[in-house]
Amino acid sequence: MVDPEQRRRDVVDAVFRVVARGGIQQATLRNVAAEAGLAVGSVRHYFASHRELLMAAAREMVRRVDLRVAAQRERRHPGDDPHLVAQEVMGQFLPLDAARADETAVWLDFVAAARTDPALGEIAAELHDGLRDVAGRLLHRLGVDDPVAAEHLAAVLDGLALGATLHPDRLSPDTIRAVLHRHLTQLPGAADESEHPDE
Amino acid sequence: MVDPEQRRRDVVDAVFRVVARGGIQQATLRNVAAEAGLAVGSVRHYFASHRELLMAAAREMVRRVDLRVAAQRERRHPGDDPHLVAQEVMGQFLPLDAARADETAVWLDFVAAARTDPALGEIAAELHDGLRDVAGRLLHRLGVDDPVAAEHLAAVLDGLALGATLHPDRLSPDTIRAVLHRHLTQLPGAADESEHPDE
DNA sequence: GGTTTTTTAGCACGGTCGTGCTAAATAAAT
DNA sequence: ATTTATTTAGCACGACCGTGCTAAAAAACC
Repeated sequence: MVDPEQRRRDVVDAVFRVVARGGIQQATLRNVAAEAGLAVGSVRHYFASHRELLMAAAREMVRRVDLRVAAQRERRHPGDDPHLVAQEVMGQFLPLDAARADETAVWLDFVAAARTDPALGEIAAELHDGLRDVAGRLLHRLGVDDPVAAEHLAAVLDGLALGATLHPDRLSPDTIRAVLHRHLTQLPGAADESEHPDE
Repeated sequence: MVDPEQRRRDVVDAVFRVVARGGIQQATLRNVAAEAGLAVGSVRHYFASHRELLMAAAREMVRRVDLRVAAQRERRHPGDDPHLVAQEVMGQFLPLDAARADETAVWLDFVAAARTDPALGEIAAELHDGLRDVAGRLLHRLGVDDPVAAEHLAAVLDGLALGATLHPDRLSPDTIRAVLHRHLTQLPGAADESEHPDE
C-alpha cells in the first residue's frame, strides 16, 4: 500500500525543511519525525541510523542539482547565445528564488558540516567537483579553457551563494545576476557584446 | 595574580581550537573547559552562559581580522603598486597558511551557524559589510568604483575561502593566489564604463 | 594575624539526544 | 481464515548538554 521509496523521499523532504528552518543541528530524529508526521521508530525503519538519514539527504541534494542541470541541458538549442546559456545554467546554483534559497541554505549547512564529517565530506567533494566541471564546460563553450578561470567562476558562484544565503537583505537576486553577468562579460576571449543582463 | 582579560582570551582561544578541530557543535562548555585546562565552573565564571561564550569568540574573530587589515595598512607605502597591495590585503582573508586555514574554518562554522542564530547573525553581518568595505576601498584605489565590482570581489574571496576550507587538497594556496591575481588583473582599467548596452 | 573578594571546582537537576528493543497495527500471502 | 511479513509506534537506557547552586582554595586587603 505504501511505497517505501516514496516514504523515504517524504522523510528526506522533512529533513530539508527542518534544516532550512533551523539549521542542521535541528535535524534530530525527533524533529524530522514530527515534521514528517511520523514516529521516531517509523523513521528508523527506513533509515537505520541518524547518520544514514543525513547522508541520504545529502545524496538527494546532489541528485536534485544534477537533475536541474541536466534539464537545463535538454532545454537549450544549438543557436542559443552561449552567454545566456551560461547565465541560466549558473543560475541553477544560486538562490534566485525562495525555493532555491532554501536549497542553498541546506547546502551551506551540509558542506559546513562536511568539513568535520568524513562521510559527508565525500559527498560534498562530489558536489564541488561537479560545479567546477560544469563551470569548465561552460567556459569551454565560450572559448575559455584556462583551468584557473574555472576555479574563478566556481569561486564566484560559491561566494554568491554564501553571501545571498547569509545576508539576503544585502545581496538581492538582481545584484547576484549583475555580478554573474559582470563576470561572464568580463571574460577574455569572449569578444562579443550581448544584450541586457536581465532575462 | 591572574589577569581576568587574559583568562578570557585563553578560553576564547580554546574555543577556536575546539571549533577548528571538530566544528562548532563540539564547542560545548565541557569540551572548551577541557581544552583550556579548566573546570566548567571556572569557564562559567568568566562567561555567564554558553551563548555568551560563543558570541565573545565571534567578536574576537572579527577583531583579529580587523587587526590584520589595519596592520597591513600600516605596512604599505605610497609608492607601492596598488595591485600588489590589493593582493596582499585580500590575502589576509584567505587560508594561505595553516594559521589562516584554521581561522577560516572557524569563520565558516560561525557564519553558517549565524544563519539560524540572530545574535551571531549580527556579528556575521558586520564581518560581511567589513569585507565588502575593504573590497570597495581597494577597488577605488585601482580606479574602479562600480559597486557591483565590490560585490564581485567579495564573492570571489568568500568562494575561495569556502572552497579552500572544504577541499584544501583541490584548492591549493597557489591556485588561490592565481585566481585572485586573475581577478585583479582582469579588472577594467581606470576607464569607468557605465551601462553601454549598445556599442 | 584575620577578613573579604576573587577564582576555581564540582555536584545535581531537568532536558534532549541516538538507539536497542518490544509490540501493536496493518498489509500480503497462503 | 490463518499465517507471515511489513510498517508504525513507543518505551527505556545511557550519554551528553547547559545551568543553578554550593563550597573549597587562592589572592587581596585590612
